[in-house]
Amino acid sequence: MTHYDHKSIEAKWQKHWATNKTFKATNNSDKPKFYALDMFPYPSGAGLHVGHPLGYIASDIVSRYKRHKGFNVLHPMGYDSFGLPAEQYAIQTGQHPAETTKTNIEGGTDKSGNKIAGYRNQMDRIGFSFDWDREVRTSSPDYYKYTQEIFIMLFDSWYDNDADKAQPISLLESRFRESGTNNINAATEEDLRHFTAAEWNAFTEKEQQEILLDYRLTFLADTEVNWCPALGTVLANDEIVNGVSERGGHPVVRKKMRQWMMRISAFAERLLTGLEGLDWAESIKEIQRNWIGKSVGAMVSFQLDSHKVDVFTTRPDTIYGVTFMTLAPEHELVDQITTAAQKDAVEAYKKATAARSERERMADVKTISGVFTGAYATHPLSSEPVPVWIGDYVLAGYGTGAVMAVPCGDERDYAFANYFAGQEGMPAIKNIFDGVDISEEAYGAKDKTPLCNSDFLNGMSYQTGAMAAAIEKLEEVGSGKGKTNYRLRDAVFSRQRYWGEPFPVYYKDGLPQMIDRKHLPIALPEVDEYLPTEDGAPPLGRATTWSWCTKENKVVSNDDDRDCVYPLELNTMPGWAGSSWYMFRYMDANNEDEMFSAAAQEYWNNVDLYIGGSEHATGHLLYSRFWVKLLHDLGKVTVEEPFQKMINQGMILGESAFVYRMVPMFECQKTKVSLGGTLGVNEFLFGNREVYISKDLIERDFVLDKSVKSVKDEDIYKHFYYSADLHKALDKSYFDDFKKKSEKSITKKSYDLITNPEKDFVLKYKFFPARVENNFLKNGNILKSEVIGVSKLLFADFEFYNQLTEIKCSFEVEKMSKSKYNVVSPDDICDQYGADTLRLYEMFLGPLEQAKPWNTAGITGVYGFMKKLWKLYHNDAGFSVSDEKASPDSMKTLHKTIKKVQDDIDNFSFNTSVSSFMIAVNELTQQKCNSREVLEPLAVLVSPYAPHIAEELWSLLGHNESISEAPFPVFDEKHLVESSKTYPISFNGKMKFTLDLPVDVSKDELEKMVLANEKVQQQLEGKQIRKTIIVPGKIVNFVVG
RNA sequence: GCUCGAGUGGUGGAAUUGGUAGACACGUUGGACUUAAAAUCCAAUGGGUAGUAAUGCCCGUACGGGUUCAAGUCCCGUCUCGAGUACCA
Repeated sequence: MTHYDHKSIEAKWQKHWATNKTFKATNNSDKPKFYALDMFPYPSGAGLHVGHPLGYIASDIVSRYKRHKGFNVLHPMGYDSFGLPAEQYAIQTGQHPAETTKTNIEGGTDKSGNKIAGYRNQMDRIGFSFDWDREVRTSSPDYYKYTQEIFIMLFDSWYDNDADKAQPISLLESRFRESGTNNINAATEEDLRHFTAAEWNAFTEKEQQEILLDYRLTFLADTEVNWCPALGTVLANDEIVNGVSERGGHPVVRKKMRQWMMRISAFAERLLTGLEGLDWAESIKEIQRNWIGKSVGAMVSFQLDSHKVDVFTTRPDTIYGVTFMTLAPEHELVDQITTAAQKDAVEAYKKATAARSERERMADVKTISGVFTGAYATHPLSSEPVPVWIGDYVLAGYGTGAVMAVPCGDERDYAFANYFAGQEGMPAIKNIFDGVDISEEAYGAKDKTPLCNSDFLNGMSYQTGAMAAAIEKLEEVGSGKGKTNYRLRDAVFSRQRYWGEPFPVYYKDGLPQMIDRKHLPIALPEVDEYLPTEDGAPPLGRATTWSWCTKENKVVSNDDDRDCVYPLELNTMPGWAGSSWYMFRYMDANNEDEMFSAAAQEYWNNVDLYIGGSEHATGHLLYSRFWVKLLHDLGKVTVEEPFQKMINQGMILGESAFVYRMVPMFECQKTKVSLGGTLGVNEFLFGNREVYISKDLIERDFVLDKSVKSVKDEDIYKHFYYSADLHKALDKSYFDDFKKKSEKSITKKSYDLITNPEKDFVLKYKFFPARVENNFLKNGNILKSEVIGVSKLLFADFEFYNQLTEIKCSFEVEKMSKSKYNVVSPDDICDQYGADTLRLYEMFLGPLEQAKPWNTAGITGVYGFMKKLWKLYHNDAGFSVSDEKASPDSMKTLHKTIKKVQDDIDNFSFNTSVSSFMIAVNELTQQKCNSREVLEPLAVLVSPYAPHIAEELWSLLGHNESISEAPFPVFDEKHLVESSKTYPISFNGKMKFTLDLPVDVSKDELEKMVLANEKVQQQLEGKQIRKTIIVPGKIVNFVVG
């Protein structure tokens, strides 16, 4: 084989790696360990496109590099295979999601006969060094039985704020037995009942269980949830984008439901502080910090008759500025405190608010609305009456759902007070800032300003301790205490879906009971349809065998009416359950006795390099940190953070091709009224065919309306263009002709209208963009007329503008997706250029973290490099490498490349090492180098990036072992040492020419040599040297004048 | 609105602690080989300008200032684009 044949080489080595299990990682080794992990893919039916493997290639390069560097590398892959798309497909086709998921992973044919390549096959073709023996799938019972076990662990735990860790619930029970709720500082809801040891011991079993439920880290609660009627399920906040569901874009409403919750809020502080030590992009940490949303302040109680209204404030020091209070319309006290006179107004407002969707409320921030309840609370310090309002700018879900309004220092309160100024219940704004004018706006910069009208706080400011003094006073009078609030809410954990982990829970007397761990997994039951039941129960409500027998300890038929049979939970777990702990399962993936052994976890510790998209910032990355902290507290793992170093790869964008459909219209120049389809203009001009035109021809032949300043590409169709020539031809005879030809479709009224010279109608065009499937393009951007007949996106009855047979498409960069017809499959690239070229090219596109458009045009350069690399080891007759010593130049090329590649991988700068490979191969070709001394280490150098060709060359070089563990070449400085250096010689900082000067001379000598130079003298002629800067090895600069 | 990030040739992008801006690749142009095409190889390629030429000169890293012998890099201000977030009391 003399030419580079990527197909046979790649097939050969992929098979070799698979049969020899080349990349199998061992759990005991003398080598240092390295764990590189990619974010769990969801195996969709659309398959991989070239954007997906980007991160996998990067982690694979690092993994292979670390093996060369002598590490024991764990580089696993698996599937987050529970999820909504498979379920929706199941609803549509009736196919079991397990089947479609299997097909999507392993390949096959879908229900409509489309061939599915399968994620696994697609990945195998790219030559990843995954240890496939450790593959996990979240939807496999062997895996999810441990997800169920972790749920039980959460149920069996409570959060002890004093120890600042999760503790077994048995510990809480024994403390209750001994001393009741005394000295218990647990993460729970506010205001739980207190009891003594004697009371506890007197409670019935059921009562005790009910109380414990309030403390558990996963608990049942009636919560207002985001209910999506179209999907028949509840969505988490991060599954809603702009008020509609992330998947499908369905509307979302609020509804109260009994749900399993996760007490992630107990971990808020640790999740926040834990971020500090992580080597993550600052932006991701910032997103998590915002999401956790810590604010320090105080709880303040206002007495209102027999009621107590609690508010949270970050500025208790402004307490004397309280002018009124506002409650969320949903606040539970509203009905009780509203006076008879205000009842109607309050009811009407509550109704109006409830009718507005969450989305409307969020979008409409500017409108101020609210109603006075008629009630007055008592100021805890001044005892003055404080009017109580309701308003939807106060969110029911944050803090206590009530605020003390301090208009002099808060913009929203100020706006509210001003809007209702003069009405009943809205007193004049109290100003507590000394010497500050608040007649125009609230005083935002209040931190340093001394307070006035504030009793004991007068003269103090926020910065000089007013806050602490206020809290102290409030505590003294029993009306408040210091408190830290978090925006982070407890996470809803129940989903009304089929394709997820079942809960290991049955219900006895309405109380949830955990099934013993030894009976897991509780396998997903079969159902006849994947939809909610008639009466609104989740899909599992359709299962006929879905009850738990406590005697036999197994799932039995619902018809079984023995006393020991209880109904099982009908909800399933959300998508993030399985992905929150999978990184540990990989450490010991085939363990049948436990989720992973302590020894395996201790050996692999945590993930050294995690690569994936930044879209998981508030979902997966936060929840898995939460679960790991729990596993840590319960002694299950030795680490508290799962992902030490993370890199977020940028999205690869697709280029969508467009042509434009011409739509002719008449427009009156005076009134700008346009008349289109009803006149039959299209029929007359184009014989009722669609006419397509390209953007360049629009720009060439049509003139944009003068009234339009500039047009963005995507807006091109919103404006009229007109053809200058056609405009000229629009005299009366044209319209007579028009009328004759299209008698039927033109009314007399329209005809009179457009032929009336005073009205001055002209012909104009709109251009509507039409997508073109990428595979119909020739030479990248040419659309030929013959392919339109088979296109799904363009009208079959068509012609091109001016009867052209082909036109040039224009492009827009968009997200790569099946629905946009701009997907490029890695399989096609592997066919045409090979996996090594694909790997190199994906890296060559630019920095890993940056989003970039995929443009196949540049790939030929990388393919050319592969061929040149191959040719270095071959002559016309075949493989040819000499054992002669390499030239110093070649050694220099080799060693500078070693250094560069090493530095680049350490900095995750993969694009620059591809360049340096190209430079090396270009130089070695130039030098006609074919010495083993250089070519052997070069193969190892290239191997992480282009492993197939490297293996092939390695074996041609006479090695029987795989290249994968060959030691990485050692960089030796001595090959780079030179006797001279090319100095840039500049004058006043501007480089004029370069000089080759010796390296090993002193600064003074250097200066003498430079000054002796003829060119330097020429430059200096007639000028004076003011200063000479010589930086040895860098630059020579003369300041002249 | 707030927070963060980014603006470099026709294109993707290089440029270590401030030290030769545009590496590498695509594209384009010209040439060699070929009946032709593909492939391959060679040369040129930021803009302007003077010269027959060798070779000069000027301008250039979004825009306006500043620090420095020297700024894509540091500082101040402005603009544009992208991402995240959104009544959080």
